[in-house]
Amino acid sequence: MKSYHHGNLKQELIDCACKLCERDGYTKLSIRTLAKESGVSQTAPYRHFETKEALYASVAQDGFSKLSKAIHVNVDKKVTKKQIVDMAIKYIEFGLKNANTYDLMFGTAVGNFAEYPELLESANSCYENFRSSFSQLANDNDEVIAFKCITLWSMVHGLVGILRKAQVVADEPMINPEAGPMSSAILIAGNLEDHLDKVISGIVEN
Amino acid sequence: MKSYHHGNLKQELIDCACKLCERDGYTKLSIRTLAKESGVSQTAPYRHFETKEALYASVAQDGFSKLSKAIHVNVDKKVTKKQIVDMAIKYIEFGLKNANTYDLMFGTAVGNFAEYPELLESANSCYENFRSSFSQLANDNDEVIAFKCITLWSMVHGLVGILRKAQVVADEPMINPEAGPMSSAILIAGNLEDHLDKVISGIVEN
DNA sequence: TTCTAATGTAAGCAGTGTAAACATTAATGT
DNA sequence: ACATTAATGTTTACACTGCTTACATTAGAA
Repeated sequence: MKSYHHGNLKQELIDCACKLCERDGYTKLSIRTLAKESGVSQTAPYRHFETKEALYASVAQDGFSKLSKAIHVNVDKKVTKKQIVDMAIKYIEFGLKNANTYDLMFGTAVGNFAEYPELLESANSCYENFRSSFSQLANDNDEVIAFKCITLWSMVHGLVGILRKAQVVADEPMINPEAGPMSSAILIAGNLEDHLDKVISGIVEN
Repeated sequence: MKSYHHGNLKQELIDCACKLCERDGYTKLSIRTLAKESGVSQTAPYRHFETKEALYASVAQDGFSKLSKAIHVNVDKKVTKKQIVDMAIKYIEFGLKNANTYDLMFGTAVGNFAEYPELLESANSCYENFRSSFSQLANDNDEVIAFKCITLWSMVHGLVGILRKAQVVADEPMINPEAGPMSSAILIAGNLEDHLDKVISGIVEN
């Protein structure tokens, strides 16, 4: 005997949406199937999410929260360059393993983060990982730290994008020109740590 | 008096799709409106594009072709580092000015380039710009060249992504923490040439 | 000129986001 | 304890989508 009120619908919808988005990609997700999955009428979700974009925002928010955990570095003591490299690797791994969620976080499905304060908060606290790590690495002023953060972020973000294309494009982990331009990215994938160490050195040494 | 056969429907659909995709984003594009725009029945486009993805592929292909032109460098003579920096700037400008098309080129809307040989060809010839430029810059073997290509590509690709988020997130070209993490990217945007010169030096000097 | 393949149309299916009007119930104030 | 209100759920419906099937027209090859 189920009651008229679900009791915990919002969270259940989010959890389910996260799962389905990651499994099938967010384009395959419909509010109706989501409602069905939770055993509720097809318009019930609209009591909790004004639009589909708002639902996406919740999934993205969850993604940023998980990414934050994945790349977190203990900043009580001084931070080493190796730890930054590690952080970069963890970031890239997250982007590759949670590719569909990553799309939602950095794509255009959620147009303006400012419309979703909790999402903005979540993205901000993710950035804080970069900021605090770099600030424990060297004695830089805020502007230099911000510069380093963005440089590293854009670097790992770009690598995620290119490596994903490479995985799709190349059939095997070899350099196969016929498989498309990105296949060369495998070169980097095979030497990820070395590669990152090199470019991060460039960033760190100002 | 219009004839039963359009005569040049395929190209007209592609041109129109390119325009609409760039103006409104590819998610807003429907085959029906596209057909209407060309004064043709709503199922006519299916004679030229098996699926919507195939249409997207054509738009993406066109995008790669335009990007190729935008970043092209004369490789008859020796290529300088400044030319590579220039290429990177042109790339980033293209990504920012043609953001919606760029999504189609590097997003997941077109899953597997190998299914669209002309698209793959177009992406390949875009990569060739990087390859030939780097090969005229220094006397590297193919593997080193490929490595440099991918490193640069992932870097500019990442910057496009981050800068776009920054543009959305920040209201003004200042560092405004309340505007979200990406707003710091403005730091780079204001010093794009210097920034690229620095990181590209790191790549070039192996 | 005839035949065929290419290209167009008409009608319709199953699915979508979302709005509006209504039903049920939890929470709240007296 | 009870009445009122706000939150949450349902029903119905609209306009739109990608795509399939069956059929119509016509350009070009035999």
